[in-house]
Amino acid sequence: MSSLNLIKIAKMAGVSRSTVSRVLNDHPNVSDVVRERVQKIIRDTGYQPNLSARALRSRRSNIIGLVLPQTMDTLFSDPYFPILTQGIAQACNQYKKTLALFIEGSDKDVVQRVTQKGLLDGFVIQSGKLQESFSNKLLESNIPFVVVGRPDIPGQSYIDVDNVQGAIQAVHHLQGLGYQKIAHITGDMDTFAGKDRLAGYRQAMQDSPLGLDENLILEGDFGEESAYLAAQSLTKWGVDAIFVASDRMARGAIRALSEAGLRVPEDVGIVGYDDLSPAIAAHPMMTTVRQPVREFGYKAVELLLEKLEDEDSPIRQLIIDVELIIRDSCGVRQRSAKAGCF
Amino acid sequence: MSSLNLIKIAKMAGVSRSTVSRVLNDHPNVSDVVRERVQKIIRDTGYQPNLSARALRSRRSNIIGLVLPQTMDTLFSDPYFPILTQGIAQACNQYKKTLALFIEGSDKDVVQRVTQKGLLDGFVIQSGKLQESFSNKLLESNIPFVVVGRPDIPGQSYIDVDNVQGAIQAVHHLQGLGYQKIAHITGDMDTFAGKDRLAGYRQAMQDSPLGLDENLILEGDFGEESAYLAAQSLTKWGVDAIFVASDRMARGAIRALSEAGLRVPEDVGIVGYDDLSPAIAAHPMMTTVRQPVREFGYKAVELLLEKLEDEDSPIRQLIIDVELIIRDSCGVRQRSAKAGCF
DNA sequence: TATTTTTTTGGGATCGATCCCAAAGATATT
DNA sequence: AATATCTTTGGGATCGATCCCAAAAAAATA
Repeated sequence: MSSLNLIKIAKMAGVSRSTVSRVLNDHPNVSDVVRERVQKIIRDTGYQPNLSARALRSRRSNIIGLVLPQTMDTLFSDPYFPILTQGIAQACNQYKKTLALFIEGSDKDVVQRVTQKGLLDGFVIQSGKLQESFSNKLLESNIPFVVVGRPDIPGQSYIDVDNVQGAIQAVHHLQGLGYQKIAHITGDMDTFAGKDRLAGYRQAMQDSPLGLDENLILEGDFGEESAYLAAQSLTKWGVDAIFVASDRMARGAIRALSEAGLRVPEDVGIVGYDDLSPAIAAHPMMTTVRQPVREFGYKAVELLLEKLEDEDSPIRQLIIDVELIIRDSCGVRQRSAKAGCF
Repeated sequence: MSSLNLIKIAKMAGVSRSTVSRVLNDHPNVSDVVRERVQKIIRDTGYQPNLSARALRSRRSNIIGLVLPQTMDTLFSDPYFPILTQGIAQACNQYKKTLALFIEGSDKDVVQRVTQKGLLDGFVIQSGKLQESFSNKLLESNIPFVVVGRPDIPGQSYIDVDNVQGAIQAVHHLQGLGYQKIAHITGDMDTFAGKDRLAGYRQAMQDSPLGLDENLILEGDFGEESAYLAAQSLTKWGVDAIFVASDRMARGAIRALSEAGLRVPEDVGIVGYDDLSPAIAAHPMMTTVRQPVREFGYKAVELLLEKLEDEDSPIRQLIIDVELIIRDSCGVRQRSAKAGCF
């Protein structure tokens, strides 16, 4: 079972290694006759170049990493990560890269393994909780990377949604429908996403005649249970709408409300955040701020590849627009508000 | 920025390449003095061996693949896959392997990329829909692999749960509680998991005085919506219990029932399958057949590594026990049945 | 002390590709 | 026809480690 290699293919085709290599890599300087002959032999024998050898010599492994922070304990129960992963995988397929996944290790471990020499060409990293040291070590390694979400140290290429704007849109929508007492259940306050959505809520409330009431802000952690508990205590305050920092949390909130005998959206309007299928499927259909997470992942890879092509390509910061998707979990008041009944 | 390599470390330590290599690989034949001296230099310089070079020479990339079949359209909306992935990632960390993920490509693409020479040492593949040609091509490649779930061609190492037994346990439980008209919403009938759970249901019903009524079997596809629709039509038959082939589907079924004014478990008892957190979290807490999915993933990697260690290790088939987890979505009839009220 | 055995060390060959330069061949220009 | 230019081809050197064998050093035995 002697393994097939360049030299053998070259001999079979009666050409040199170099020529076979050129055919493999689509170099233009090969005559058509020779190219065809070599390609036929490659097809017939089923030869595939050895990727380790190629990686060693060319200093390109064609493997890119996806680093998901361990500190996210909602890691895979939240549909966000699987869908992000899908987008990234899709792009990797498209661009013929292999995707390596790094999760489930201590930070130190992960840093060490991601920065191993000769393994990755670059990586995409999901910004998680705020922890500067982590990124610093990654920076030192000199491996190109792109951050999904806002990075904790400046000067990095990243891709993000405008969480502040998204939250403002959500709250404005509720305000426009005539809701009077609009609460907010926050995400994890150790993340930019959580902080920014809260900031958007604050701004939208302050700028409206309703004004901002800090008592209507309850802290969650992106987990369903945290929102369930928060919503329970909100029932006592007599709120008539809640902007919840994620769809998954919104489900928890709706559960708490319905257990308290409150209907959505008749008694309480809900707007969520994410627009990822599993969380919005159930009834009532969720009004939510759409993050195109799959596209995110895809674009993040494209950003990374751009960086790999050209070492000194400028640092890019891509902010993706969000979109409010109006469904059933709010909106019943629309007519009422217009009719001026409240 | 001349990169650090073995030779430079060797020179700094005043020894040969070989000795440094031996230190790196924990070969016993290095004197303690020299070993310490070399290790210190490695630590001080932060040197890391180049993995491509190592892989080329040693024919071990220390990368293992995880192949998830594209045909599963419920791919990442079902918590099964993320959690399986977590288990596998955990094992990879433990054993210092890099995990490469293969999803989202056409079968042909995936086969080609997984079997590239010099990339993977082996892989774990989730058995998906039944499609023989797929596996045959993988077999030809001579790369060791382990199947999660039942493989579609015999003679492979695999790890699986006993879906038939699990289904029997679930149905027996419902029978024992006194339910009279027990229906089944199946999973995807193109998968072994779906087929075997149905087989278990059939067997359990046949072996009981209740007998088997094929009209009470409705086909689903592991998607929440399919179960929602199936449950809707079951309400017409007046069933008092449903064994649903997955928790996620069970949620859909419960939704349909409650919309039809039926309470769970008071009017209809439900048993699900999987016991994965997101699906069972909501109320009522789901009675379900527990598959230790994370452990699966972990064990699959261990099985694979065993195979890599020893080329002619025997083919192993690991069947994991399932466990019925009794919660709130069934059980109310227990007293009634004993009291003979029905 | 001389000899055998064991431990430790060094360096050539190798894994399988790509890079790079020079030579050969083909084509264009004067 | 001679020269200049462009295209195509071949082969040596190289990427950075490990493998393997032989030499040197140390330890054990006679």
